[in-house]
Amino acid sequence: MTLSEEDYIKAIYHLGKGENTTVSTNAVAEQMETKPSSVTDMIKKLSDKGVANYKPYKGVSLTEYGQKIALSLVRKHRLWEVFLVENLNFSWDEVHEVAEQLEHIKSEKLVDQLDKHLGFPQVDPHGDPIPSKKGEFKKTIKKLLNEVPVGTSGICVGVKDSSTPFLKFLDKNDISLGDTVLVMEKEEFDGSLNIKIKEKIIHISNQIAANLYLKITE
Amino acid sequence: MTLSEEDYIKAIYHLGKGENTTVSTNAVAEQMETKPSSVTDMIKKLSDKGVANYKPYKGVSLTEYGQKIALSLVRKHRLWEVFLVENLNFSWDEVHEVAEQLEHIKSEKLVDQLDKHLGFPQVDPHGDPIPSKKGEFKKTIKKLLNEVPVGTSGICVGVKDSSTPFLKFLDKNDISLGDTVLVMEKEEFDGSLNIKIKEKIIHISNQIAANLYLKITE
DNA sequence: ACAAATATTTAGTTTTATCTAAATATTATT
DNA sequence: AATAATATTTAGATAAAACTAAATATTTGT
Ligand SMILES: [Mn+2]
Ligand SMILES: [Mn+2]
Ligand SMILES: [Mn+2]
Ligand SMILES: [Mn+2]
Repeated sequence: MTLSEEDYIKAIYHLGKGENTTVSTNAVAEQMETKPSSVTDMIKKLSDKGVANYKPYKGVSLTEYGQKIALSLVRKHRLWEVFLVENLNFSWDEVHEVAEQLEHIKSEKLVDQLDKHLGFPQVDPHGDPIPSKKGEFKKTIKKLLNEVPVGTSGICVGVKDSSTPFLKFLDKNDISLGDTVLVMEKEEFDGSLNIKIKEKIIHISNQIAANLYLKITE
Repeated sequence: MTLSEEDYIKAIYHLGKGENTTVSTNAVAEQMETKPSSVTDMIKKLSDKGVANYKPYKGVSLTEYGQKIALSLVRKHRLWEVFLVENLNFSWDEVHEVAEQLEHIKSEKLVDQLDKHLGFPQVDPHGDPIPSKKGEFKKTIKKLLNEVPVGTSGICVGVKDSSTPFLKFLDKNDISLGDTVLVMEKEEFDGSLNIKIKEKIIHISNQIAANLYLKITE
């Protein structure tokens, strides 16, 4: 697969939320920051290659083979992200762009050895699971912080949005993955929350809460 | 620069032996395993971009700017090679192909942090010097093993040929960089040598000796 | 100095990945 | 059910990087 084909495969995979959902041409175009006509061309090619199922006007989905390729790319992307943070002093908001390049490097040995070198990590710096070599991963049960009732306590295990502004916000407010969070109070009017984290009580907007995943402990 | 442009720049750099020599179209074509007509197109483009000096029928050389790019690529290539050997259990004959891809990853922070992570290595697994961020490196005085007189003793510091067959040969015969070598005897007829290495005396052909660099100690 | 051999460039194609503009299909609205 | 809005595809064009075949320039050998 070419770099471009690989990025399309990943886009279809992510838009389908990892399940094998059919996604629209326009959705792919938006994700790839390209034009719908370019997408049509590409998904025809992917279809010819046996990577995607394409019915004109009906959207596109990945074949089993396509799913495998997607999972391998996700695996590589997330392993490189771990490497950048763990070994090269990158912060979690700086890794995506570089991993977007590194995921296309072709070498099975490289990936396997990287995995080993990092101690077979289960999640990337944003809390997203890393598929095994065979493409398997367990999805941990997690809930968005704005959807749990007051009184819920849990561990912060991931972010939904991994854009730089959001991650920088979390850094600034000293919120990290692994922190224990207790929902103290919820404002009816705007859905904002008072949460206890690291012995401090802080106030966060609903929009922030809607992008933080919690593994509920109690 | 595109990946392809970068590989051409490196080819011109290496054919010019690092000095700013003019190299022929055909030489570049052979190095790049491509056709001379493709080279003509590319060096015109590099010339337009201010990377190369090109006079039709007179060959091509790098501008200062081109030299800088070449050195940055060589730096990245060799740092990645060190990483693969030191951290990911690659052997020295497996690294080139992967480094050929990794050298094109664009991230200044990545390179600087990789350099730091590796402890600012001075040479790659084949004994070739790693340019500093500014593009500087000292070339160590080294001689090919087949060109030194009998009785010379030195340390094996590099290989001229870094093809897999040659490197595998050295592995098989337990010859590594850093080993002390003493030239015992030289056969007039075929230029083959008896050398003492790691307390053992072994016989090597002139062709082998012609690809091993020695830093002379005595 | 001329012819032959070699090196290099030019002209014209191909493939990949993109684009714009126009055509067509699907979905939503009255 | 017809029309309007939206989504998608088709047609045709462009740029990058390669190729082949033919033309031209340079170098070599006599
Ligand atoms: Mn990518
Ligand atoms: Mn991630
Ligand atoms: Mn390369
Ligand atoms: Mn090397």
